[in-house]
Amino acid sequence: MSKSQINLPKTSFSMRANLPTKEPEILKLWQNINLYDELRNSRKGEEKFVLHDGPPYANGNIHMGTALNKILKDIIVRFHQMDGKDSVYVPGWDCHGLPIEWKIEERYKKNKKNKSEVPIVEFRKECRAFAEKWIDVHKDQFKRLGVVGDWENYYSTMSYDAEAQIVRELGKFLKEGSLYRGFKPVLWSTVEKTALADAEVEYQDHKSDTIYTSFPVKFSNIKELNESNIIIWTTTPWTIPANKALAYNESLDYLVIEIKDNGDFKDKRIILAESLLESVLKDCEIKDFKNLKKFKGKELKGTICKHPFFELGYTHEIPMLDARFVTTEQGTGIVHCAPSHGPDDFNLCINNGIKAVETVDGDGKYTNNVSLFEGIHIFKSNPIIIEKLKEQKRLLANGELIHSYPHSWRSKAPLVHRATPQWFISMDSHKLRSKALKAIDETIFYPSKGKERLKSMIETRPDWCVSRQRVWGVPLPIFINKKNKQILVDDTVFENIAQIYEKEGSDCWFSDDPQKFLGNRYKAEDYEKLSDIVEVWFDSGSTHSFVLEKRKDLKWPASMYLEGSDQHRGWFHSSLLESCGTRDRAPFETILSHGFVVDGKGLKMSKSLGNVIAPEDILKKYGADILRIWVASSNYDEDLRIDYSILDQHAESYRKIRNTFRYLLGNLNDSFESMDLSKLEVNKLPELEQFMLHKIHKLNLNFGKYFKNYDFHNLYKELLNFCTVDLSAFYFDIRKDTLYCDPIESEKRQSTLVLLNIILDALLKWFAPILTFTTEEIYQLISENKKSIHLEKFLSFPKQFENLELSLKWERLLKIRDACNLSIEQKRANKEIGSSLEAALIIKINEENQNILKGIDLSELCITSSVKIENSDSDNLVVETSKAKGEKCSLCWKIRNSPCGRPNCR
RNA sequence: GGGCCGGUAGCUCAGUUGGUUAGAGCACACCCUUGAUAAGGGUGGGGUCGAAAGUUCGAGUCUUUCUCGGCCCA
Repeated sequence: MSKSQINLPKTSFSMRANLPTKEPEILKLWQNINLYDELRNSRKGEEKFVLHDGPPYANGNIHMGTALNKILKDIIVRFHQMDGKDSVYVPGWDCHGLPIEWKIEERYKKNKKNKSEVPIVEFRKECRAFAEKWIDVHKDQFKRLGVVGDWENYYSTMSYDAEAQIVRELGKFLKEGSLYRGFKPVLWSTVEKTALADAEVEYQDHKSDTIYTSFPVKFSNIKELNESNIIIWTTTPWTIPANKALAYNESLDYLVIEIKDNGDFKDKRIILAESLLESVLKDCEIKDFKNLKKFKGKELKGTICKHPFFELGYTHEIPMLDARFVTTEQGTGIVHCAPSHGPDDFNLCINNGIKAVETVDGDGKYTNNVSLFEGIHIFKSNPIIIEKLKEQKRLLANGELIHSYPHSWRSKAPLVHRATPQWFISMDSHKLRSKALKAIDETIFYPSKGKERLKSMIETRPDWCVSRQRVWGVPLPIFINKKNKQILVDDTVFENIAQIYEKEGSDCWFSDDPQKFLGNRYKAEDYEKLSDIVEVWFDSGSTHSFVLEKRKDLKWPASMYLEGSDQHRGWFHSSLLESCGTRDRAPFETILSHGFVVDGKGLKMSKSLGNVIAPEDILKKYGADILRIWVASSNYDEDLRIDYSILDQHAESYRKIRNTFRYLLGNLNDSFESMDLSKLEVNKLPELEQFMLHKIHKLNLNFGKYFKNYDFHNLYKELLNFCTVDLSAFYFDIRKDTLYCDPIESEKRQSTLVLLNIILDALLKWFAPILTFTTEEIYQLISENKKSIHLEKFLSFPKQFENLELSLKWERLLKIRDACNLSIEQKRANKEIGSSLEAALIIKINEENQNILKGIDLSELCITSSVKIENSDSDNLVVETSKAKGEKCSLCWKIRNSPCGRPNCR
């Protein structure tokens, strides 16, 4: 007798993974074999699955949210690839826009360089270089996560062909007529004569003139309001001529009071919010008054007022509108609205069909839209307005207030909100809204709640403002006829511009002779060339046109768009509108949205909380496969929690999976034989093996179901449970005896090896989309001449693996096994026995139930030295455990009365 | 401030149209094993289902309010 007769597992697959160093080696392998090209070649002509990448902004290192997004995309792309489809992934980047402009400006500030002295083209070149640099950084970071894609031929919104196509797309809206010129307030510096972004604004104390003025009520549903006066308070008297509406809050209480003091307002009724009565009385020095009525704000609905300058020709009606932004912090509880001079005002008015107009020009002077005051500078007009209000007996009080006010970060000059010419895509003129809503209905959403979210946004959103007064972006391809102010709409001009951009990019718009773009049919001197750029959401909303439609390896529409749930207002939204406007349908068939990454307690990550984890930290400590497990096992319908204790647990699960593979490889001695599953003679296998095949078949069905619904956390859980419950604690444990102690050629051992081969094959493929690195490591070990696990397909299991009857029987056997374990455990706790092989069982069971034990070796199932079955009258099963008598066979460790008779043990 | 979404063991997740004692895996504790060994097996403890009120014979599941958190908007 010698130990050499025992077949112990042997493998070069290490127990410790050491992923942080091993993964980069596998990345090199993939690069060496050109995995991406191989993937494409392997599925030539197959049905395409195109997950169209939502372009991240090329700025700064990736964070957990980006990592989650890319890994989730990669998992899905790989699932479809292994499902047999041609699953193409082309990564992209969003490059234009403010954040990069700021970065370059910051650099200028540091170097004491003045932006206005730098030619636009030079500035744009620096922006471009900046974006290019970050694309390279991102690329490496994404690859490190194990993301497979066409990294060599990525797309970007600043590529020449993208810029050209964006022009063509805008041309479609212009031609249709849904792109129109309107006005919208932006923060404006009258000193620099330019618009400013929020980040360019500094808040400083500023002294403003304040006024309380009155708007006579023209009509109201409340009897007492007729012939009364609405009172408002404002710190910008110069906006009074631009007033178009008054805002109240329907949940506030209001009062009608009659002033008794001598003066302009003697015996006049005024309306104000109840809770602001005292401060108004004080500010306006009202001593004597009569309280006439109290009413709810909502009763103001439908009230129409007259402008304070009604008698001076301001005859337009002033409607009262409900607005939540009206508070009782200060003022009168009713707010004057000039849509040309405030974002709140603008939004409220536009939602009620009141458009902003250009009331103030770039220098800060009233335009001819403002009668009486045209040509006056707004910063000099307050005293004039106040004087006029007094004249009209509309001024209750005026004063001064020092408050925090926006100023330009460059000139330090106070800023104003000024309606400037902007370009809008109408939601309704050409039925864009209804087209988009229909497209939403035709889209499948994962999770389904995304549908309502996007729908409610589209239902209520105002027209899409696509112009920005910036420089780093695609120039709006618009010429305006100097004489008749008409927009030039001509396909040949748009196409000419697009072709120029294709060759040299869009920088030339700012530097070259406008005649170059107009071609021969128009004269440059007849036209004004716009210098606005296209807002970046239009850029990324057009990716479907210059990526999906243009590339031969892709298809339009995309099979899926997948982003964080914030993109319902972002990329999902803009892509939907752009595509519905130009192609009458969504550019995607399905949308998958995921939640946000939060810390272990569910709080968002922030520097101040100190709970930020960077992907880099995780890669260094655990490796990408652990991070990928975290993605796969988390429910992306909601926010995804992460911290080191959560990662530790996933790392623990990973070890279990890794050891499952190690057991398989060890017993197969690192050699794998692929077999034709359909030719397997299932009936000739032992029942235990048949039972396992049934389980594998069933698991595979569930696998398919979960995959179809992109329900990865349940899929992963089921795979993990299979490894721990069905394999490690059951099948592997039982079959160790056969594998170690039975003769190599014995039928039982051979059957076990057949199963181990099938299990290894199945597990490798099931896990490959998630554990991209580890499955590759194993694949390289067992299939030397083949290239990559990722070129394989999922196994399909023949129907004959299914055996419901057998499975029901074995589920009952498992219950008996549980009872045996319980009985053994009692003896173990009493210190009567240690290992289960030291146990001899007596099972008392009634005759009827004995049937299922026929042909079953329970000692094998329970890993004991013996099991004796005895008749019982009771329906209840009773298990008695005693210490096995005899000697322990030194090879198979079973305890026998006589020398062990097994072939290898003799 | 408004809209939407969410809160089930320490953790990741199940929980059908309301219906026995709310489940699984991991983690934890104890025991066993030392031929998967920085592994493996067995047994076990652990939950006021975010809180309160309501509807109901019966609520993790339905309603309302509150609270905490997230996204979007202002």
